[in-house]
Amino acid sequence: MALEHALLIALRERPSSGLELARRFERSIGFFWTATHQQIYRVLGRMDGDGWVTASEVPQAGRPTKKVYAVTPNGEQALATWLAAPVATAGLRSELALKLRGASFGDRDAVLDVVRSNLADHHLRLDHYEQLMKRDYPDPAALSGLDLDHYLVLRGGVLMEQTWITWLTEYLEAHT
Amino acid sequence: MALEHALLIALRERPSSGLELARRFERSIGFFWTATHQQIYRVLGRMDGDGWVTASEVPQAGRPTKKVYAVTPNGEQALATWLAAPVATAGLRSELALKLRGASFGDRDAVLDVVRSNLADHHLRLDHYEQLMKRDYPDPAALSGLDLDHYLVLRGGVLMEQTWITWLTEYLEAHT
DNA sequence: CACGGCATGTAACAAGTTACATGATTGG
DNA sequence: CCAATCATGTAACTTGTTACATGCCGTG
Repeated sequence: MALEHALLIALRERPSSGLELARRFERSIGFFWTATHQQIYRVLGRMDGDGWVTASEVPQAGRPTKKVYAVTPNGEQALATWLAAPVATAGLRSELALKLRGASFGDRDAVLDVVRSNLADHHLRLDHYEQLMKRDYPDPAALSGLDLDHYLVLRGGVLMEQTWITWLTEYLEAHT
Repeated sequence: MALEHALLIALRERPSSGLELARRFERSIGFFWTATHQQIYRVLGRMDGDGWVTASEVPQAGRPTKKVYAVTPNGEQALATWLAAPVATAGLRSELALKLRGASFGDRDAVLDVVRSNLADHHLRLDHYEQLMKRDYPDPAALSGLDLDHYLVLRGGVLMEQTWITWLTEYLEAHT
């Protein structure tokens, strides 16, 4: 499964505790993969058992001790293997698309309201992503390595949000 | 959950047996919601218990008898309620995006191959969707009701595939 | 000393996936 | 009669979600 490998990537970028990982998943990695802290703790435990990561207790001034996880050579190998493996092209799986399709079987105005609300959400996200773009990658042509990868994934986020906005706007216009 | 309501929509469009539903999910509805026959049978059973659908045995010439499900008034009500309910704006959840982000931690050429393979897949899908478009909706401006809804959802599929192609092509170009 | 934030977890449940089982009927 | 297709299902497992439990520490 993918959460293991998402965590391996996150930990190779920076060793972290469970809660720190959860917070990072709310931010950048969460654009395309989400996970709650409960799930993260469970998977970290399993990965520790499998020897993919090791934990070290880090005492903190004025805060409870945390367990910082780092990737082991075994984990590095598992990540490299997974990265090279082919991946099935995923579909959409959108509850909203389902409602668009079924709108005739309920109150169409209510569905239009749901669409408008989601459209507003996508506008917010797009704004957010574009601000990150401006702030963190003012000169994309100069990027390479990790930075380039992060930029290109964020770029995908921008493209996806723009597409949602186009789609939902067309939908609203078609139902004048 | 959403599979129940996906099935309600499918059954209101046309009463069907479990296997017929599974096949329809491989086709049009599957653009944005997938389900295997095992899952469909399980959920149909639950919905039958809840009084959302009723089954009637339909003998067939030269084939085993099938159970055709139809939506009850209770089910219609449940669908209408669900349609009007707000829906959380979903994120991407893409394993491929994960690999793009983590490419530095493995064999980058292997990741590029994975990307190329997925890109080819998205080209295929886009071609397929565009053929459906041409065949089934040659004159979108004339559509209304169910047909319009189906068209607009397919339109979303086209937009999404185009976006994937743009994104992955940019990615490949950036890693010359 | 109560409250809020940090930190780590458990338990119960819901949803989705994979592998397998069963029986009917037709065509070769 | 054997293989292929249609049709319906069970069982075991993996993932993901929701609700709850516990303890540390500094601030007011």
